[in-house]
Amino acid sequence: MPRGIVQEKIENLLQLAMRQAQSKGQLKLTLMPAITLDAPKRAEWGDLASTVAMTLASAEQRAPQDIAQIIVDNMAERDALLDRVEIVRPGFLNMTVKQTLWLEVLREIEALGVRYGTSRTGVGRRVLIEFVSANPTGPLHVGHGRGAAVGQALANLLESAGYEVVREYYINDAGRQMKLLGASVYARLRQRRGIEATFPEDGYQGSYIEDVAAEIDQRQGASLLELPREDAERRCQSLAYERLLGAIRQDLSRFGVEFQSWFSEASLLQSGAVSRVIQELKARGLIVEQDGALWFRSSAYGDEKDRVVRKQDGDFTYLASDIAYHRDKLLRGYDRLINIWGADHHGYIPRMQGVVEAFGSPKDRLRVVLVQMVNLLRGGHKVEMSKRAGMFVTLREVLDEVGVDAAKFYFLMRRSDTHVDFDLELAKRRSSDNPVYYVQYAHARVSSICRVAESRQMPIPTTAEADLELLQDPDELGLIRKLSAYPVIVEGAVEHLEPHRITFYLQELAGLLHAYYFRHRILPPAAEPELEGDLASFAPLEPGSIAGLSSCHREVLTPGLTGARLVLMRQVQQVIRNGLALLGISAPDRM
RNA sequence: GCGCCUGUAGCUCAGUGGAUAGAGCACUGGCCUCCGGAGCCAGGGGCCACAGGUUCAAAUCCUGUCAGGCGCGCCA
Repeated sequence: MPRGIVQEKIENLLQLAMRQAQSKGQLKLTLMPAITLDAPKRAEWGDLASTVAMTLASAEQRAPQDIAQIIVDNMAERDALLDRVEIVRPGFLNMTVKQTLWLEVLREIEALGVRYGTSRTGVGRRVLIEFVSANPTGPLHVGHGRGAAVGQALANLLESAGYEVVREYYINDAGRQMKLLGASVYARLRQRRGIEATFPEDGYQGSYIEDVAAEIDQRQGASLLELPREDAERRCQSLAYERLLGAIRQDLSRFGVEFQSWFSEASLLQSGAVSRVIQELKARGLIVEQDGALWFRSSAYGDEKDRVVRKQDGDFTYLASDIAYHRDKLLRGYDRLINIWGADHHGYIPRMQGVVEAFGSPKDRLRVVLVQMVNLLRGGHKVEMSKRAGMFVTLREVLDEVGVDAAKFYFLMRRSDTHVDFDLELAKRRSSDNPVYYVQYAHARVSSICRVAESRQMPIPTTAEADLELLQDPDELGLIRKLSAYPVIVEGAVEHLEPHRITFYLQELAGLLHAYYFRHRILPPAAEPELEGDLASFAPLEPGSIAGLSSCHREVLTPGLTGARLVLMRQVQQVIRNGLALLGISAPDRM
């Protein structure tokens, strides 16, 4: 099921052939190689190609061509599955799969529906995926949006592979940044009242601070100003925190990103978990005192140097919290931890993996997916951003402007560790320039065809009812081949934690669908409906004068062919829907 | 200075050892009597940064060089 039915059968065929050759003494097969099946780039190379013979060559001490020939000779069910096998130059094994086998793909998609593309590789394993985790000191900006889109898509991918997934947001609600938040709001509050106030040097400049101050002022400004400064700042901090975290939750929810767990850093400090974990590591000699500070010996785990966990002044650093946090994650019993971080934190990975190792887990139990910065453009010109100065484009503004689906697709269109240019003008364009609409339109187009079919009292047959063998055209087999690759694509995206593979696949599939639609008719022309049942009404159109189209339009469209094509369209639509669902993007029936 | 990431078409990027390196945008030229033109077809465009190596096979792996980004706090 993970590989798709055709690949599975062909793999099996090769596997059995090699075993048989081994038992006959024709191959040694000291170790069984993984069988790779690729879709060749050129049509004359068949449907599926394998390179096993070449990878075996050195171990077997034989020419790749000979090995390929041996494999072919030992294929038991060859004629049942393949139309043609060819051995080409260095040792490629090019296979043309029987049409009847390809048709199995359509039956499989119909049978599995939304489960087509899912697998069971992660069944019984629990994974915690931590993402966004932006400080609650301001609104989410575009960069967070990318992290949210990637995290959500990865969570969906892992779930589709059978993992039990928990999405978690780590709230940095302790430490200096929060104090600064309180002080910034307090200063703005006083300024509103015309009282002199010194704005903190590194304070938060954004206008949202003034909004928060205004709200607090309205509700309890007077009583607050009577408090001693420290108390008032603390009060401002907690009120601002609630307000800002609430806004973050709202934005994420609107973006379609849901978390099962919100984990507070402050709770770790309050419960004493941080000091306990530091004591424990100290007892084990993994934390040592030097120059009046405490150091985690991360260099013992491959980090460049040791890192401070408690400063001379007695305060814990963020690393101390993070150690306790990741300890907590491990204690909760997850088989895998995935963190999604901004790429500027890459230097932090070795020490965190060191932490994981220090607690007795292999370091790769923690995998960090880095997300690069988003370059925001408007009509080709860069939009400058600076968080410190409070100048940045918020995620909310982007969603207002381009919409949720377009934003997600853009964030997921590139490998996450490369910079991405996000052009607002381009993203909101509703045309072929915009790949989101291209893919969604393919889905809507099938819906539209089905609507028309229904309105003409033409029920869409099931795979069992339709005469699928009528699907002989290369364009049709091309579509089916693409559909059969979907589970393989998903599997790769899961294994490498790369959701962009899905967006590329969907664009290709949509491209094939649009081209097919343009070249072939699915429903008979609407004209002269009174000729129903008469084959003449489906007669070929006049060969058009349009170059390149005449041959396609000349095909004879029978009711049976219409039925088979409707089935094919339905399955394409299903796969587009499944893929978009993985990305968290809607699949509209109308646009 | 050290470490990590990146260098592929004019631009933005796919391509995790396989065949003649691909897509979108942009550019040029075509296609709506008909199931949705938010679409389709065709064309030009490349020293895969550079130089060595590994092997049947390298954009892909290794080494070095060059260029860009990021990181190297008792900040988060």
